[in-house]
Amino acid sequence: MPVAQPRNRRRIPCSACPLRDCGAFRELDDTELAFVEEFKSGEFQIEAGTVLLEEDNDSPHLYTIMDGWGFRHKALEDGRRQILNYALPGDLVGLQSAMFHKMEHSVEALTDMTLCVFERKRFFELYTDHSELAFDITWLAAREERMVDDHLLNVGRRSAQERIGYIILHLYDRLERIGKARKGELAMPLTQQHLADTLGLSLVHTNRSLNALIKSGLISWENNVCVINDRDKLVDMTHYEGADPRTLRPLI
Amino acid sequence: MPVAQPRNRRRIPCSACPLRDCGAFRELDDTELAFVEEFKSGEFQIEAGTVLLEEDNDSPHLYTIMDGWGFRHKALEDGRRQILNYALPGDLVGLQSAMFHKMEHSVEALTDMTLCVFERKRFFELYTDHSELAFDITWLAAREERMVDDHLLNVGRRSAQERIGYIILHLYDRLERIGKARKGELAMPLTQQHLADTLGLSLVHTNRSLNALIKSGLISWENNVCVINDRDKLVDMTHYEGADPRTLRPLI
DNA sequence: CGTTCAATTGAGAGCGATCAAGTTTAGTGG
DNA sequence: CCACTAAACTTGATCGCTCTCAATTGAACG
Repeated sequence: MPVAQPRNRRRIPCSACPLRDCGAFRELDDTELAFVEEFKSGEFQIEAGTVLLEEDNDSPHLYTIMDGWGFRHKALEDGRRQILNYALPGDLVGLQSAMFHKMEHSVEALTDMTLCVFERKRFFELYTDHSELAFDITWLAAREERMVDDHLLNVGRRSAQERIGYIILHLYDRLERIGKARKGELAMPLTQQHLADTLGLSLVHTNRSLNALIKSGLISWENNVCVINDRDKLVDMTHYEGADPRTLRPLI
Repeated sequence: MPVAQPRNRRRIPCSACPLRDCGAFRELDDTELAFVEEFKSGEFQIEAGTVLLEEDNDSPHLYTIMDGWGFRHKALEDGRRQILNYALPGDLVGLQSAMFHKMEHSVEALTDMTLCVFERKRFFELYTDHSELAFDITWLAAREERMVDDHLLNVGRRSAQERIGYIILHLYDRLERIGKARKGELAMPLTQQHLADTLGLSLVHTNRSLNALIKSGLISWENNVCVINDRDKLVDMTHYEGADPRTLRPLI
């Protein structure tokens, strides 16, 4: 699959962005909103499986996810792959190539995705003209790092079942915060291979551990829908510590 | 060990900072240097073992490491600990508390350290008055995330011996870049317990794997000095991919 | 010369990997 | 709507890497 090239599409004004209504994002003032609106160079839709950004490449674009799931990953030469994190609506992807002029990981669409496109060559304007937004970018970078920190603890120090429980809680909370999940139910586009590559486990062992977790009753997982049946016990079992759900985050 | 509180000490002007001469950092112009000089509220020395920043706390300070090693880590309630990354001279620590008003990990001194102290409450001035420096902060945040990405791949997908080889190459390259290591030789303040907690392994297995690696001849490790005897073979064996050694990074 | 911390070694168990079939589900084209 | 195909999921069996428990050795220090 070749790396996707953005083409312009119909365009939703940032002031009418459907994401802004879910209560998870901080309000932008008029000048900020006008800047983002003008900074945004278009929209872009890609299909599940498309490679959005590729390791070692230098992308001229940054993206904010309006809809759909992606994942960041990197691989060893012999094919062993590690998924680093998932990219969900409201997340910014491609910041690395804006900083280093080179991607150190790939980003692939897990579902069909709708993206807002920004030009890297105009990225620095944001720093000169809108210090609040510049601060927001740093905030987002720090948030991403915090999530990877948590995943590293997960992979390094939790058992297989704990890892699975943890990642389910993590994804659920992120999606619930933006109104894409509720009542403990979560549409899960992941295959078990994705899970395995996220958790540093083999496919076979992931399958067995997941089924053991299901049999224990704490969660269900059928037809790509995952249900958290007993959140308290799952939190306890996995030693999960979610982020403060009240903090507002920036959306650019 | 209580969390360290900064006290002022004798003070090296930023323009005469010994770190700036090693050729790894980008040059600041006069106004930037003047700002950093004035932003810096003091210096601070701590002993090995001191906790500099503690998980869940909100620190009023940020630090740049002038000398010594620290490490970032977080732990599960039952004591299992994961070291997330090492903090070396030139690195900024405490950005998380500046962003989130709360640390999600701890930072501990591995050796005696000398730190430059900055006040978080003045941090935003950097964004309003010096967009280049603001960009630099984001750059540093992205760099830190990239390192954690690499560590996650390491812990998730490499074998024990590969993990050890990888982390040695990683630390060596970072230190060589700032003139703190050369000729394949590296002063290593880590205990095997630190190594184990970095690599997601048990202490016993770390010991056996390290000794196997030493026996293979690729490295030596005696009296806290680690020597890379055959870099090419070690790079090959670990599938190591270092960062571009020519890129200059910011120093704030 | 105890004390303490780090490194080492042995033994046994088990978690998770690998190899190898199957089975179920989903997608495609006739 | 059914046959065909590919992808995803399961299951069994076996291997071995890594963990845990338990001692012991070595080095540093007052």
